[in-house]
Amino acid sequence: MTAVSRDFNVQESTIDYGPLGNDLGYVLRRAQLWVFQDFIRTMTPLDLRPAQYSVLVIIHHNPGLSQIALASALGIERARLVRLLDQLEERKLVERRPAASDRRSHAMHLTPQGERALAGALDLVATHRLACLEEFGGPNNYETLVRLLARFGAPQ
Amino acid sequence: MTAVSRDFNVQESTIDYGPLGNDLGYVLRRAQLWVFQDFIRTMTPLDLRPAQYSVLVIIHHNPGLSQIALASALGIERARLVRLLDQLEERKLVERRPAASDRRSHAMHLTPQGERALAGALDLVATHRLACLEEFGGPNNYETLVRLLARFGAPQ
DNA sequence: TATTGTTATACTCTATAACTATA
DNA sequence: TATAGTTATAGAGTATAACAATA
Repeated sequence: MTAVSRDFNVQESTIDYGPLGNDLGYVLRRAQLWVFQDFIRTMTPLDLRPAQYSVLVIIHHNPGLSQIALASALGIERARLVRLLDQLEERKLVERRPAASDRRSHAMHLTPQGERALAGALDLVATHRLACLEEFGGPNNYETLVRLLARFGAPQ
Repeated sequence: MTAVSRDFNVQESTIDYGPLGNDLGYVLRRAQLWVFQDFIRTMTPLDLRPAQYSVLVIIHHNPGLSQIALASALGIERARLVRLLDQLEERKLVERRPAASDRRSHAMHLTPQGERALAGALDLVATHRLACLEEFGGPNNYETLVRLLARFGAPQ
């Protein structure tokens, strides 16, 4: 292993990854894909994708939030959120209520069914977390990663 | 800050992120988005996206590779790679040559123009890396992250 | 029969722009 | 005039399936 070119443990092939082995964006992307695939697999019984889960979490913890505030909190476009909420509302997991003070705005809430789905999701997330702990080399490594990445979790 | 709910430094709003603050998949995803956006911004003069850059790197370091081997090395579908290579071949950066031993297969190579583009990309990647070092809290944090994530960079 | 590359389809996600109804 | 939500479009990326040529 050199300073530029990190060796991976590849048994079947002898691919030279060059600078990619030390490229944070590259390894970050592939790690993230692994985590999301495990998340989706684990969440199959509830048919919840990561983005949908994060919407349920934020609404649960911040009931009455507007769509703009929700989109901003999650770092997604408000246009993208509309589709996400349409799907979740069709499934009766979330509810758009008219906002008291501003008739343009919606106050987002989980339905009782949405609360139950979230509770079930949290159980499965615990299972998923165990898989991640294993895959990332134990709780210490997991916590180190979360600590080093936490600043990206919320805007500003 | 509790064990469950990490506080972010949010000035303008008071969003409760609940378990997302400690969710590796969530912070991994948002960190990865930041890095890719900075990569794309930095690479604007060359109009190279992360996936395109990674294809150039692997071909440069493993000339003659088949499409199957290339897709496998990068962890993408071979069907997806076809489109990627079509675009890069249209721009005369890569070349599909007939493979000597197997007439179904292509041997991938960079053109001289592709080699020059990659050299320019490596310069810009150095700039991008400096931005990442800053954003992730210095070289120590950067190296720790790469080390903890490196196992995902290559299959198996 | 199996594999390489290709085409096609469907869905998710990102990024914009423009529209409506309210403010 | 600005903002909240919506609609529409284009492109990237993921996941499949099926096909032709070749092994």
